[in-house]
Amino acid sequence: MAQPTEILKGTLALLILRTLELEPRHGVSIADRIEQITKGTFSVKAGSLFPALHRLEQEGFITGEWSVTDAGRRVKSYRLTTAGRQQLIAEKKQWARIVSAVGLVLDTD
Amino acid sequence: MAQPTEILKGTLALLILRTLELEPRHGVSIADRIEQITKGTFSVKAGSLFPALHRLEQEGFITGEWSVTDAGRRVKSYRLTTAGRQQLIAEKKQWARIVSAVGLVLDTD
DNA sequence: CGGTTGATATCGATTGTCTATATTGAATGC
DNA sequence: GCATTCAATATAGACAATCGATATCAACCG
Repeated sequence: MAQPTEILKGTLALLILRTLELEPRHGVSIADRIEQITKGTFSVKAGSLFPALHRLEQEGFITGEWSVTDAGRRVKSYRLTTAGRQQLIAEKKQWARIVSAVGLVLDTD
Repeated sequence: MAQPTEILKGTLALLILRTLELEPRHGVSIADRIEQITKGTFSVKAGSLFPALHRLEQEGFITGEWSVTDAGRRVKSYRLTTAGRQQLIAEKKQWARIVSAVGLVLDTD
């Protein structure tokens, strides 16, 4: 099994898509929110975050746009595309399927 | 996200340990039961199953013993060790933690 | 005896996360 | 104004686990 704060392979995309569903955010802000909401259970490392964002953009599920914050820092702000919303729905469904299936194995005897 | 019958990296050990908690079984029989219980959501491929069994044995969580079935076929029957029961408890807890954390991200807005 | 089947095994490819390091530009300190 | 620090993005390389494909072996079948 994964280390305590390790994110299971495949679930990061779901977490990112869901976070962007609420509102556009830049990379680090996405990671911060996931860590905060899960009370530290998931800690999204930069080395996982950016490749994941690039994959999602490549696949057309999110689009990034450079902008500048009030504090004057340049950030790349991401938002969901229409395809991304569809993908989020699909991944939620898939996640529910997996949780249900594991539950069956754990609870059936 | 994973394909419908793909097993999330890290969950296979949990599924195997739980299956062996109920009764000793040989490799293929473990895979068959997981596939059956999950109604095909998880299909444990031989190329994943045997390496996983070898890892678990290496780590001392299960022990395998060659035997021969009524039908005369040689099989390696596995059973949980005491350490394996502890590990199962830990992995169940870890899984619950992950499910809960993902749930928070999906449901919090 | 040749072919099929069931069970175990292993190799190489793939994929996604992690650690570590690099780069950039702006704010900060003196 | 120059050096330092810092926040944000980026990428390379290590690593781990699953998968597809292939192999072996023994029993059974016809």
